[in-house]
Formats: sequence, structure tokens, C-alpha cells
Amino acid sequence: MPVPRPTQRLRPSVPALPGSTRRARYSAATKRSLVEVAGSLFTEQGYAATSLDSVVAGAEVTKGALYHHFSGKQALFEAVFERVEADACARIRAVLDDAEDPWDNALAGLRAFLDAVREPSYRRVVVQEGPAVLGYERFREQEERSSYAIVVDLVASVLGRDGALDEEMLETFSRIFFGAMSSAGEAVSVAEDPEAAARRVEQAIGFIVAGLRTLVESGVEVPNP
Amino acid sequence: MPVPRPTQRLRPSVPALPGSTRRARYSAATKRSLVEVAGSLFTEQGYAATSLDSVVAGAEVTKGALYHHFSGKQALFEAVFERVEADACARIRAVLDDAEDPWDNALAGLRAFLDAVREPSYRRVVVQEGPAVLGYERFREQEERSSYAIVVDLVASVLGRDGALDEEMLETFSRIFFGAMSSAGEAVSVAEDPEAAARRVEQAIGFIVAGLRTLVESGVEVPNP
DNA sequence: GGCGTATCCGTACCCACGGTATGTGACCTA
DNA sequence: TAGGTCACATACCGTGGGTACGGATACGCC
Repeated sequence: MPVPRPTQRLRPSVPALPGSTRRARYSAATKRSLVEVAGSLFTEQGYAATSLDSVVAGAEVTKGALYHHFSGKQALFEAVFERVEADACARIRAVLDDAEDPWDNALAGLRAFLDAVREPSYRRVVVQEGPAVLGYERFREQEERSSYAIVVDLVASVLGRDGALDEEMLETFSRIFFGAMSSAGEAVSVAEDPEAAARRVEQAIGFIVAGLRTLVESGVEVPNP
Repeated sequence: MPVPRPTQRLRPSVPALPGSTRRARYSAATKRSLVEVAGSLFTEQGYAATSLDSVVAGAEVTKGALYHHFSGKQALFEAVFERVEADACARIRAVLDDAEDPWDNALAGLRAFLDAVREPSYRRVVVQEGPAVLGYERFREQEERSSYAIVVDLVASVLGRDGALDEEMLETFSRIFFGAMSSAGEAVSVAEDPEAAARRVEQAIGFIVAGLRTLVESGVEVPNP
């Protein structure tokens, strides 16, 4: 038997015109609201501890709306993941290509990456829970086209001048540096004095990079097979 | 109304005498069985996709037994985690201290670590799901006294000769290398040719370490503040 | 050997939460 | 303005983690 239903809610926040029709604007607003609320809840409580009921309550919609826009909880997480990744990448790319020396440029990128990793959303959603929730395969293919791509570019700019590195060695070095920086970023953000910890990480990686630089500039070849 | 209950099951596999009494042996056997079954299920399907019903079914007990030995699903995971970590650490420590040169020793440890990370249980339970399930804090304090401790020892043996590194820089370098090796190990185990990928990782880290070695042996100081 | 007791574990149940089926009204199009 | 479609709301189900309770059996003691 049908139940008396309240009048359908109309979303007031309609910033611009992503789709021309009113329906499309309302729909985009609810979807954005869902992703935003889910983003903060996932960041604060983690994936498992966040119920979809709390998400839809925060976004002031119902599960019908959620399942209309997303195929399930994991898909919602993935949307949050992409958003957080994209934000971090944008902030990192903003500081690149300012230095003329590629080594200095890479170190600037490192600094920006350390800042990004320290942001709670990135730590929780991308670094900590990303691999477990999405599965490692899906997690990787998401990263390949965002933050990891930046690292590949930077490594290529300092180690891969005029084809000194083949594709696979470039990937290997990039993986190593990417993992090093993620782990270091985590350590920084849980340190009692994050500023000092960040400086230490910069010093340490700077030292490692300096060692690489002396090898490269003294003509030592990167091994291949 | 009470239900006719089958006779209580007696576990036949009683290998040695961890506790002298029969009850203690039976109890230890069911606990071990639970951890073993949970370990393989967590490894194969992941934490969230593994139901406690499937665990107790595999161990041929009931949830009463499980909740007698563990406070919940997370505690069961933690027991599996500790077991997997301990196994990996034992295998790594077995190959250490064979070389006289500390640098060679560290590279041998790296090779053993790469092997350990490629093992499915370690990948899934420790690297992928450990931080998300245990929470990063608890994850770290578990690692601090196992695999991470090995890395600290190795880094200290090559970079920290006669107190060249203070405690915090030692931690920083260790975090960096630990993260690098975990990430590299993951990449190796998902590569289409893991053997070749492992060789490339060894080459790359060997190159990085060589750069460090030239810096250290030419008297360059590791920066501190 | 008899007996109280603590340990170990089985059974039945609760309920939170992800997911689904179905319907309804507001919006676009003609 | 009439029909169709889209964007949701509502009610419901199944699964699974967790709990309350009780019974059975090995152990310590006499």
C-alpha cells in the first residue's frame, strides 16, 4: 500500500550550468554532494566504518539516489579516490617546471608531494585504504594515470636524459621512488613534529639523489639486464 | 527447549606438548587451526570478503570457539598478521650476516626481502590490507618490531658507522628504504615476468646504494637538521 | 573414585548494513 | 498540455559480525 510521500526535495545549490536543463543541474548537485560527504566520512572514519546510511543522511538524500548514481559502495569510494588524486596532482603539477635544472625541479616536486601526502584525505583514501578497497590492480591503474605519472616524468627528466634508461628500468626506478615518497609522507604525517620530519625527508632524499647525480655525471651507466 | 547436541569434537592433531595438559593441547590446536584457515582465506579473498562463517567452517569449529580465542574478526586478522610477519622476518634474517662487507650484506637482505614481499600472504595481509584493517598506528607498531627493525639494522650498518647518523635521520632513511622495497616488491609480484622484474629492482637499488657509497666513502657528510 | 569448578566451545539469536525491487512525482519534449 | 523519462524515495531482504547462554569435558582436590 502506498505511503503518503512528502514533496520531492529540490536542491538549491546550483552553481553553474554543467548541463543546460534543470534536471541535469539538480542531478549533478546531488552527485557532487554525495561524493563530498562520502569523502569527508571516508577520511574521518575509514571505508568500513562509514555506512551508506550516514552518507545519504549527510547528503540529505536516500539510498535510492546513491544507487542511481553509483553501482555500490566501492564505486562511490572510487569516485572519492579519483577526486582526491586529481586534487593532489593538480597541486603538485602547479609547482613543477619552475626550476631550470631538472634535478632542482624534481626536488621541488618531492616537496610538493610530501605536502600532498600529509593531507588527511590523501593519506586515508589513497595511501592507506586505496589498495585494500579497490584491490591492488585497480588501485594501480588509477594511480598510473595520475600521481605516479608525475614521478615517471620526473625520474625520466633526471635519469633518462637522451635515452639512458629503457622503458622497464624507468618504471623500476619510478616505482622505487614512488614507494619511498609515499612511505616517507606517511611517516611525516604521523610524526610528532611534521615540519622537522619533512625537512629530514628532504635531506635524506636529497642525499640519495646527490649520490645518483655524482654517478650519472661521472659517466657511470645505469645497468640494464 | 534444549536441542540434542552431538558429542563434543576432539581434535586429533596434537603434534607436541606446548602445554602439558590435554585441554591445553586441544585448545592450542583449534586456535592454530583457526589462524591457519583464516590466513589462507584472508590471502585468497581479502579481509572484507572473508566471512567468519567460512573460517569456522574451514577449521571445523563454530563461532563460539572463535570468539573464545579471539575478541573479534580484527583480532583474528592481527594473529594472522603477526604469523606472516614472523615467518617473513625469519626467512630474511636467515640470509643475513653471511657476508663480511656490510654493503653486500644489505644487498643480500634486500634480495631476501624482495622474495618475502612476493609471497602472496605477505603481500595481501601485510602490505595491502594491513594498514587499512589494523589502522596505520597499530600497523606501524607491529612492523616496528619485525621487518622494519631489520631494515633499521641494515641501514645503520652501512650509513650509521661510528655514529654518522643520529637516531632521527636513521629512522628517516629506514622509512624511505622500507617504503621503496615494499613498493618494489609489489611491482615485482604483479609483473608479467617476476624474475626479470626482481633483477631490475636489484639493479636499480644497487645503483642507488652505489651512489650513496661513493658519497660516504668520499667523505660527504649526511646532513642533519 | 567422587565432586566442584574452570575452561572450552556449540547454539540460537540480534541487528547493523549493503544491496534490490518497485513505485512516484517532477521535469523535459512535442 | 499530454506522454514519457529521469531522478529519485520507500520498503524490504540477505548476509554477516557480534553476543548471551548453556552444556560438556578435562582438571584439581579430597
